[in-house]
Amino acid sequence: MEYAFRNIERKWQENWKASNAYKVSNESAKPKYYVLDMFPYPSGAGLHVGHPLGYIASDVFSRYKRLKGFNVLHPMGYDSFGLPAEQYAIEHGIPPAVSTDQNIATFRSQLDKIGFCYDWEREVRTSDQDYYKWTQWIFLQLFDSWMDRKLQKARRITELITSFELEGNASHPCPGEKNLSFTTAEWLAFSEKRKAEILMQYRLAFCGIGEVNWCEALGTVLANDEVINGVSERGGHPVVKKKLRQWYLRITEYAERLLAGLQTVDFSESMKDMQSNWIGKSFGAEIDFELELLDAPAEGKKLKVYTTRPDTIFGIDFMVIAPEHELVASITTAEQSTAVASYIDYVNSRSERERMAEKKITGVFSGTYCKHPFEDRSIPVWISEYVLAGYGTGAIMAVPCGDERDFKFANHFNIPITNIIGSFYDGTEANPTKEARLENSGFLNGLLMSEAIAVALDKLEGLGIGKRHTNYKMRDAAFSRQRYWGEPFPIVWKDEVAIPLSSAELPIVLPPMTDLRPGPDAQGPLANLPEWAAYEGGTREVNTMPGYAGSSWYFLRYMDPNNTEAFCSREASDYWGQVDLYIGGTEHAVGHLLYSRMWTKALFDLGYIGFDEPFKRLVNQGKIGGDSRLVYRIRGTKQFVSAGLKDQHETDELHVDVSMVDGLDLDMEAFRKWKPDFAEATFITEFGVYKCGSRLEKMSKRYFNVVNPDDIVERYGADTFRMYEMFLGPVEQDKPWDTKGIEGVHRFMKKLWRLFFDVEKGAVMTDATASDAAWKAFYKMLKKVEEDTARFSFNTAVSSFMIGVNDLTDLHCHSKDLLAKFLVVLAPYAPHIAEELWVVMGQAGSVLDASYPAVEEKYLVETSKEYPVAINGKTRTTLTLDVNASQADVEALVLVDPIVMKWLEGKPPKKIIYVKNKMINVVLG
RNA sequence: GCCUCGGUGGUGGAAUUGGUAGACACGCAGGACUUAAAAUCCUGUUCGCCGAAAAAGCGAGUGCGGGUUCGAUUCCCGCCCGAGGCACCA
Repeated sequence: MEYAFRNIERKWQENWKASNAYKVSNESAKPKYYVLDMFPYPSGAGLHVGHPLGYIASDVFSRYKRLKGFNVLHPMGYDSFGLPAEQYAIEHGIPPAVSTDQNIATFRSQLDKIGFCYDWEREVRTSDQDYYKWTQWIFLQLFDSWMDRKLQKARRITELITSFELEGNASHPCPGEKNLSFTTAEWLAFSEKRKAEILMQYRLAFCGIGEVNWCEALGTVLANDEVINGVSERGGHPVVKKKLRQWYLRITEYAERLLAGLQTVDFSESMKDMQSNWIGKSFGAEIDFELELLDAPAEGKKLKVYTTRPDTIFGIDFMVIAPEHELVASITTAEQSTAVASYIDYVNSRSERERMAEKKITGVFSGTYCKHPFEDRSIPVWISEYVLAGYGTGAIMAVPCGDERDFKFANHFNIPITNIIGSFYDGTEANPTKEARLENSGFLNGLLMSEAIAVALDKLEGLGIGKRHTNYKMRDAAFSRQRYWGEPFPIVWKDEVAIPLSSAELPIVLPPMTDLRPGPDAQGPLANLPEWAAYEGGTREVNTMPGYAGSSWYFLRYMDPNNTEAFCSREASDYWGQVDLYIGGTEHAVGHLLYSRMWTKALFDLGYIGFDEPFKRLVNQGKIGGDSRLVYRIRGTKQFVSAGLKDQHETDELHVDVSMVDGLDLDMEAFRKWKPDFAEATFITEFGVYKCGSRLEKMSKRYFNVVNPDDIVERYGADTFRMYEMFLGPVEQDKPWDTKGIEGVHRFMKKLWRLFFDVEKGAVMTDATASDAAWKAFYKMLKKVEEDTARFSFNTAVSSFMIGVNDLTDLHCHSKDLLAKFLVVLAPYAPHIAEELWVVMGQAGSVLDASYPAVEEKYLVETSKEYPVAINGKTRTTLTLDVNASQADVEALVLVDPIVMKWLEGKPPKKIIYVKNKMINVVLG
């Protein structure tokens, strides 16, 4: 009887579906375990063999946990809103809803063939009304909240209003407009519209004015990467910066908690690192400098800078403010006005991309000076694009001897440089050290810079001209898109005030549209539906939410997917709690992961869930690369030369479809039929074989190196495919796909099958109990497989299975008692064959619900062990010793060993090192 | 430039706490079975030296150069290379 994997796998997939084998209940006496995959965007390309890597790992782990007695939640769904579907619609006229459904159907059929244990009754799609209703609802909660910085907790807007009515905003400085300050009386006197404006500056989801790339010719907003050299990537039309009303999430208010929370989760170092770099916390001071302006009001006389190095304050040679700084106009003197105006024009003409690409040293003197707080000297104030408006105060104090950028700027504009670090500064480059002793630095003279920071801060604070300040690089997250295929906002504008719709009106359904051209005035396509946008004397918000809105909370919906009363009941989220294991790629390091962490914290603050970090443990699966095949066409001909001979000709390299190549050997007939261009191709072969070149690169359609899991499953079966993906190498590592290697795993499956069935003899299983040797081999394997599975070392677990089967084959073990246990251990990796053999063997129930065998240590006890014997650390021989051998026993035996004696040459050894269970080392004199 | 991770046979990789480097596979070579093929099985396979061959032996060896240690793929110092992330963040 052969291993008929196709029949077996089809049979069990249907069977499990019919019996609801993977249905998960929220009520269970078992401990819970939540295993989550990052859900896919259902692209038109379908899955290639790289995608399921993480899914297989999480599936193996889920099944393992289930066998270990856990109630395991392991769901799957689709992140189905997004740009590609919209672009596809524009190009092909197929509505996003239609193409998305088709794509999902393809994904589902591919996933089903691999035999995952998802509970499909919990599937979510972010573009479903029943789902995005709750995305909109959560948006309303964020809109209705503000961050109480003292409590570090989001609170309701009504509580903020109460506080304003009692004491103005004295206790709660405005996160938006920093200088905003008002009393109770002033608050009460504000118009309703002004009140709304002020509250908007506090909301966690808020609307504000932001700069976007606007292309008039295309009538649309472009992302930064769609703009090249100031013109649109498509069509080369001019692009200008335009200030537009945009929605944002005030994620900066969570910066500190997002940073602190990283200490409590099990993410990789690099992942934590990427997130904390993105948050970019720094400590320093904001310092006020008095501007030497003749006729300015007292308020306008201050220039506020941010610095992390207040110790260098005596080294200031000039000040720099960003071109967008609000003081630019008021500090520009008459003499400099022309120069400044042309500089500002120049800056505005440069796109973000150009600014990043070519870092030219540019700037202009404003004509104004400010006073040094401790010395009698005037400091020129310059304007330059190297200072960013959005970070700190948009103004810096420049210390050229200690800062490279300041140094280059000073050199470029011939500004004299003050040296405050003596020999640490050599005049040719800046030295950012903190280890120098300060010179030319007034009250800081003689202090080590690292110590002077605190001294300077104390002095500045004492004088009331500076304040300790913490800064973050992270910006508030843009939350609106001028697009169609996303969640509509539950917001109506009336008299320029954003009015939230009530929860009862949700969902705000995305109206069907076929023409997805952008609306007027940089609005999304929805603006073209005035009858939809009109709402009781107001106008609906016509922009939509970005792709990350729906993915920020999907893990909660899986817990309670059909709830019509809430996004997820508190009972459900209390039961399932945090995601115990989250598997996905690193590409979402600073996007999705930060957003979902923020949403979780907000929902926690508002009392909707009981935990404030969504993912307890994160594992990042590596990418599987494609192994491309190349052919070489002799330039200007239709003749192709084999890789080994290509150096004899001038050739052009072409990618060929990997499916036409066996190893490196090209199927020349298939190649001729592949494309009309190649129909008349001729070949210069090596002994009749055309050898292709190969290269590892990204798996992509354009390299023709995409391998579809469907083809692999059809040829070798899902179990082989699953085990092979796991066998390839550590899950977290990037690695190339090599279809040839799968043969080894498939051989293993067949060898395993032969423990149960012989091709001629049929069933070979016996009721006789297994030998001690077989049990020993089995328990050794079990121990290793279990340890390896638990630590996500799936590749070594697979090799342990191979060793186990090799051993049992050598021992001719066909005992049912042992093999039944074996199948349970195998089931997480290869569920179909395990279930088939389990049932054929006459075991009760399903192997999916069996209980994981425990290691019986008695079979693993050794009485003797073969020790390596090293001479001076180099292994020369082995010696079999009783496990309880003492140092004296060992020495006695070692000294009479012929090989050791040869090395000793009659002299006594200096030392004999014996480490029990490890090794013996003889140190020569 | 900064941060993180990595570098082991022809290939993917193993060695979990400093203790027999190369498990398990792929590939390759040779062999068995077969009319033949497929399938299956067996043997060998880090490199070099010595040898007709086998056995045995010797030397080198985990990117490079040092160090600690009886002993280093593993720990420390200094480099080189690769991947990813960030990047005028004051």
